[in-house]
Amino acid sequence: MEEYLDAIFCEDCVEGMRRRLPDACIDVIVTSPPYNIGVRYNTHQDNLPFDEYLDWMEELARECRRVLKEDGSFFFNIGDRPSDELRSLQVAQRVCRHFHLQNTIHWVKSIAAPQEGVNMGHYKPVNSPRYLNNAHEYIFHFTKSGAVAVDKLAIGVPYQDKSNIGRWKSATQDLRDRGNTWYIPYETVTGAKPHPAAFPDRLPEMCIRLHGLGQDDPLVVLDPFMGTGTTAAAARRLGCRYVGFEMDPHYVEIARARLG
Amino acid sequence: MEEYLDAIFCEDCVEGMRRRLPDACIDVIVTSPPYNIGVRYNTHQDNLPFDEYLDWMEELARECRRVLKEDGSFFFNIGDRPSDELRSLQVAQRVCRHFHLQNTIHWVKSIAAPQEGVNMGHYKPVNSPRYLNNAHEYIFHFTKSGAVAVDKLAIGVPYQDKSNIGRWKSATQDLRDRGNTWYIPYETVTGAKPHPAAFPDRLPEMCIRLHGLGQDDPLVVLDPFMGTGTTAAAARRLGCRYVGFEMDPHYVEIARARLG
DNA sequence: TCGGCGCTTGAATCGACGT
DNA sequence: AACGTCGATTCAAGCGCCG
Repeated sequence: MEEYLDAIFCEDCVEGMRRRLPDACIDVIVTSPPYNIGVRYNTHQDNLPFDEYLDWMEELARECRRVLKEDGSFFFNIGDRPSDELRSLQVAQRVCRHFHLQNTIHWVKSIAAPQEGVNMGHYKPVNSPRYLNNAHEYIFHFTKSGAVAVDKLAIGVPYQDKSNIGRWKSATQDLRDRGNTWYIPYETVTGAKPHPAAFPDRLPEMCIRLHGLGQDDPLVVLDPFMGTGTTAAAARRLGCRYVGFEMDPHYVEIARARLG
Repeated sequence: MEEYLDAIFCEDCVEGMRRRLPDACIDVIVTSPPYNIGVRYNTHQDNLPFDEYLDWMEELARECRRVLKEDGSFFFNIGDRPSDELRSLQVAQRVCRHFHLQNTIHWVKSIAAPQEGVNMGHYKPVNSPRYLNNAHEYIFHFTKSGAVAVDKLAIGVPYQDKSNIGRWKSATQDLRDRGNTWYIPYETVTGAKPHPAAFPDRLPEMCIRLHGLGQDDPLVVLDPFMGTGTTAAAARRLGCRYVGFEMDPHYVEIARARLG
């Protein structure tokens, strides 16, 4: 029983979830599906016709809904290419057939405010006279009811106006809501990247902490597109259990080594 | 002839544009239409059924296309309420019936990176256990062709790695592409705000400069929902001509005073 | 044949990182 | 500091297909 805990399965996630996961067993899902923009994965042909991609994402969403607990959170990371910037929103609309979009988080990789002497983050530039560099991706926070309470202060930031500390009964410490704009820089990895599309370690960590770690049993965290195991590693750092699916045996090997 | 230059008309914008503006006379449009989220304007009932609102925005877009030059830019600011975060994207999709979405700019009002000692901007917090504070709005950059060259360095920021200066023929100064995440803080207004939904002065200014000021004749800048004249004031600061429409005579009065 | 459209392929360019 | 490398890059040329 519960053989799926702390396991990574080398198989298709939708099939695997159907076969292995009972209803309502997962607290948090954090994932970044293939963006379907022609990236060459080893095992996955990443250029389906867009309609088929949408159908696939919807099937994934349906299965995620089934395995998620009633007050669970489903964090879905997706970005756009400059030439088609409404694509990720169409995906979100499609997932909304099965979930409520409770929060839209803007992952900001780079931002500058020269007047304030701020110039942070980095990105790979695009060479184009018409497109601005894209320093943004979405993290959609889907829930079943749209009304799941989250732990905003778990990822809080210090007050700017310190006089607010202690002003309300909830303001017991120097922490305020971070808002929905999250600055998370890319980790700089040069040399051969093991996976073309890994997100930073802090991203799943912040998602899990925002959902709330609870006091009782450890959370169970799922990533249907586990890649090299960033989500699972974050889950374990935070004392959670994890489940992962990944088609590519090479990535599975890396993930297992990282966790083992 | 050209009686519309440097004028603000107190009338409905779609009708006014039809009556007064010839084809292809405008270089840049910067506007923030009523969001239709129940803000109480004096003259405008801001809670149409959503379908009718979409129809209205489409009519606006059609008229904007007509008056815009072939290589003109249409900057469309819109934000979301936390409980319906795909709304602005539906509006964008609708406008896409008449325009190409060339860039999606993310207006970030507040962002924090405690590790780097950055904690900037401000917002009106929402008191909710489920919604993060919304510190984000969209600025959609629509064009007729989708291939209008823009002046990215006109709103550039300093290089982080100064060794890149002079490295390529275009890198003649310490300026690089800012990207599509723009930090623009709200101006803090204490006391009664004259307009419930004015954007910061720097917002239209950056849009106009991104489009490019050109070398020859001054640009003509249009704001169909002029409000208290923020866009017109920015246009004039930059040496451009302006045209504005605004239904509310009180706002028109303020705008004219500001420009007169 | 000519020309438009779609897919493929190679060139070019930028900013950050590493040597 | 200078330079080589690399892209969930874009862009335009080139080719085949079809009307």
